[in-house]
Amino acid sequence: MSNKNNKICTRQEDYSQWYQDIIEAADLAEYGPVKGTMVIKPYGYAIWENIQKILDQKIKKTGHKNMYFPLLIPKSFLTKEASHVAGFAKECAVVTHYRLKSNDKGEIVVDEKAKLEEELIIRPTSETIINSVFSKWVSSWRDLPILINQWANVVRWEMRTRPFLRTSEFLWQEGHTAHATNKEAEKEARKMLKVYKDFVEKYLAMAVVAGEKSESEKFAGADRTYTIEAIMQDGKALQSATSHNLGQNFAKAFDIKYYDQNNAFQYVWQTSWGMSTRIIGGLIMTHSDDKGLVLPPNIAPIKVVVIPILKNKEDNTEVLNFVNKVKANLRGVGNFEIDERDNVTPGAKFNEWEKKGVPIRIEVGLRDIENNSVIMVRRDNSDKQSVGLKDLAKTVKENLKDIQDSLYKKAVDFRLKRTKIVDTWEEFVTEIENNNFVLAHWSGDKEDEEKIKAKTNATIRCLPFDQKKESGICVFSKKPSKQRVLFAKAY
RNA sequence: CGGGGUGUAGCGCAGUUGGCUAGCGCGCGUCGUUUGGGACGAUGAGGUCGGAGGUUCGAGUCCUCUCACCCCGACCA
Repeated sequence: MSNKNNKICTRQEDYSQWYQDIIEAADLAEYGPVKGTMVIKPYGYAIWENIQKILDQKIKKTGHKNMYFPLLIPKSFLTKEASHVAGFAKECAVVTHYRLKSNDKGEIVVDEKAKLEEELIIRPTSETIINSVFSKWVSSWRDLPILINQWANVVRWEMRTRPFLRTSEFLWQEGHTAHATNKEAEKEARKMLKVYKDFVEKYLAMAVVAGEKSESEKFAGADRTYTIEAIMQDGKALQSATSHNLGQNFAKAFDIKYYDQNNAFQYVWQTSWGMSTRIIGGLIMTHSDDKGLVLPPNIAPIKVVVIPILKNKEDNTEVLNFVNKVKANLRGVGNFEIDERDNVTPGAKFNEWEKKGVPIRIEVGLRDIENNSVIMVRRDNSDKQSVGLKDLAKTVKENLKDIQDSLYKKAVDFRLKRTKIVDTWEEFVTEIENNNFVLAHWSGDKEDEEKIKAKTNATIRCLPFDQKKESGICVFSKKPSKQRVLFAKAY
């Protein structure tokens, strides 16, 4: 995360650099000592805490309970479900020893005598360890459904990482459920995707397409994977959250069985679903501009920043007294901060808080005291207006709401503008090259999907739920197709 | 693992055909003047030039080896 002269690179110049500059300028995170890891700094973590708080409420409201499972997974657990281990084998951190010792040179080395009989895997996800526990809990239909969630970290040893979007270790919530019927599991998987979609739209003001993953893009070990795909400002797709109908794959691997009402042995039907710190990367790339981060008010750790314009000592007292009145009139707008530092000029403060994406700035100076008003400036459109103290809380609240709404509208408009419906291969190639979302017919053939990816770098993001069924011919192979699917380059 | 690049102060960088006591900007400390869009002046602190070896009277600069990091691919719910 290098940053030249404390300036933010523009999106036009270098999108990737811009993204990294935003993270540094807003002081969200920095790289950790181990390559691919990330230190999430207080302001970045405050955003995550807000995401946690709101999403956690929604998860609990849908009947799930939080609990915690261990970090370490016996290797044998991971290998019980064949497609699951195949999907994760290449990116697992493995614990092989449990002790260090000093050698004759005085160096600290691994004690080879302390080799573990069975290697332990640092969880890349928790299906296996959770289901091994579920198998002990389930014996009757009365034990179902089991609806649990955990907030945890996971490790996936990716070759190439990017802050928030793909890090070797990341934070997330993962929900895991077990049900008596497939129908119930299917309903659960779709319900939780809807929870994610609502959350992302209402709080993060992101525009997403919900749908089902193709066979080759689905989760390792799932029967069906549902996803919400967001479009970033460079036109690439970001998988923002997923929900899986696991069928009975893990139930059979971990022997999770129950007696039903007819006294027959049945395997349970399961789901899992997750949203991670990756969503913060999506949040950044959806709204931010060339001045820095832009945060939707519903998720911003600081909704309003008050900047007193200080001149000299006598006047300062007067201004700061007035600030106290302003403070009283801000009650109810949400978390706000007063930047009283006297060693930084107002201009520098304006810039600093813009980089951090605070939705509303309030300037308070000598000349406002006479009018009993303040200057209010919006981060999203730079609109500036004078607001009387009496109306302050009301006006601020209205504007926060308006910022939230217009950020969402802007995101939706952008998604619509960058979504192209195409019918020929030539158009397809052009629109993908221009980094658009493309709705095109696809035969359903895995080989065609692979060839399209090889030729254009585009993947099937999803088979959108709201895409009406219509027959057509595959944009690549010209084989018959039942519906258009969403193609895009992806993060 | 392939292709490219960079290592000099906390950050961003300059450093000529090898030459004198290693520089600049930002930031930081102190003092003063400032403050409605990134303030200014004075002054001060801060470096084994990524590491090891070699060539040389002399190496940040040349040679060899090595390490680290970054970018683009490959990989990737």
